[in-house]
Amino acid sequence: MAVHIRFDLNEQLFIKDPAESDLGRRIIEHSILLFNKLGYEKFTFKKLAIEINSTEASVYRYFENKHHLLLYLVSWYYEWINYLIYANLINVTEPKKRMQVIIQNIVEASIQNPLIDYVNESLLHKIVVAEGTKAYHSIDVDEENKYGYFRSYKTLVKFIADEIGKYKPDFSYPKSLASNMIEMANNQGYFADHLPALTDVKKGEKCNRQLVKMINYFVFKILE
Amino acid sequence: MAVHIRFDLNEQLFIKDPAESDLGRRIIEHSILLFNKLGYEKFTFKKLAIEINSTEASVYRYFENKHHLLLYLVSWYYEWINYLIYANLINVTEPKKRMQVIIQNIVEASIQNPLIDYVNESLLHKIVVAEGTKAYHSIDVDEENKYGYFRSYKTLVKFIADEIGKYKPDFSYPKSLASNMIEMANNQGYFADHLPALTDVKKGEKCNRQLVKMINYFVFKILE
DNA sequence: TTCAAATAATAGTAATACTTTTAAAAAAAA
DNA sequence: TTTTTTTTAAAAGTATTACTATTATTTGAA
Repeated sequence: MAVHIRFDLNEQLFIKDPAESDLGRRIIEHSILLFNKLGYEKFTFKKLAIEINSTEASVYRYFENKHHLLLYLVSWYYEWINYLIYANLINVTEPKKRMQVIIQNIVEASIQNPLIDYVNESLLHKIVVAEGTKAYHSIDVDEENKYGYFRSYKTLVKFIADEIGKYKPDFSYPKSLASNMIEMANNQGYFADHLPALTDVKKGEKCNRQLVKMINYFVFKILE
Repeated sequence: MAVHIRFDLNEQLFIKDPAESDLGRRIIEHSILLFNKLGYEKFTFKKLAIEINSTEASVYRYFENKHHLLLYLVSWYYEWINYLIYANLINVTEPKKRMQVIIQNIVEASIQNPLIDYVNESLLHKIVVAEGTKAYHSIDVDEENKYGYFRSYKTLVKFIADEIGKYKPDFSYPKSLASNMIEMANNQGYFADHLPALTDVKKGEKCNRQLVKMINYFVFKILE
């Protein structure tokens, strides 16, 4: 059975919906590959166009610029996490267990079943870890926030904050803990890979398991 | 009495030491102003050169490119925090009180006495909060780490981790808690200003006080 | 089949991120 | 003080980036 999902991303993130055409889907697919290969700074629409045997001008018909493309990918990622968490929480009622499922999904999203053929979720996760903060660390953050460009991330934070509220109703910092859980998962994973002096998590296959364990430890200490 | 301090930054961060010439100091002073005004992406050496009545080529004699300039500024900032913490911990012996001083300094660094006339520490703090993660979120992070470009940040994390070790010797995650304290202070402050849905800290004059209180709460809950 | 939309191909512009050369000015050494 | 070296300013130049515009061709829906 194939499950068909279409995330409702903010329509101002793109000029023409990339999910709706073959070229659009190739843009998404190969931008994920190329962002991973080159990093955000060295990625250009020209190079992407060459990869997909198309032209710069055609790519520009889908996205205003590479910043918008990054915003699209990051939003897609958080929509996907929202979906995964939602799906994995069905039938889980105990608040503590629900928090554990959330942490698991934030960290290990990449090893879940891929959902959409043209999106390599594992590589997308790497992009979010390595480049994700660039989406909102921009001089135009306030204006972009007005346009709702960060809605998917905010939705996830709100959801987690509400779960924290269920677990401990009198807790004073649900939103901060929620956003810090996500940021910490991303950061500490990145540090394990690239700046090991900044983390106790060791690089390798069990990296994610350590991360899950650590974030669980932190979160339940704070909430106890 | 004037106190003269000269931070020993990694010499590979610059081509020619900006602290040692008038033009160099003007480059630092105005790059802090211009990064604040334009943000990292729109900042260029050309625009900086115009501000300081010099030329692009002259700026290039000090820094390889704007990424290195950002690395220099971020390193300078963390050297400064290291210094402030060191100075404010003299005569503080109780481990808990020492942790509190550290948290205070991470968050409120900007309101301490300015140290060097050509560095606006308050604006520099804003740059670190808004653009600091771009220093190490780069495709060249591994190579740059080998060159020791992140030494100042790592020194600070190591210092805090050691203090955590003094406070609670059997704690499993001293480095992760230390780096998360810094990242959290920066992030949550940025969110309060720009993405309030992601934090419980309210914007305004008491923002830093709330931040200090919250981070104290988190840290001592985790370490209790 | 026709008509509209999407794409490819091509070209072009302004700005960016540099490098190079030369000359003038300033600092250091003799 | 003069000479030498270093630093800076001025000017010009290049490759790449980040776009925009135009036109021809292809594709897909009515």
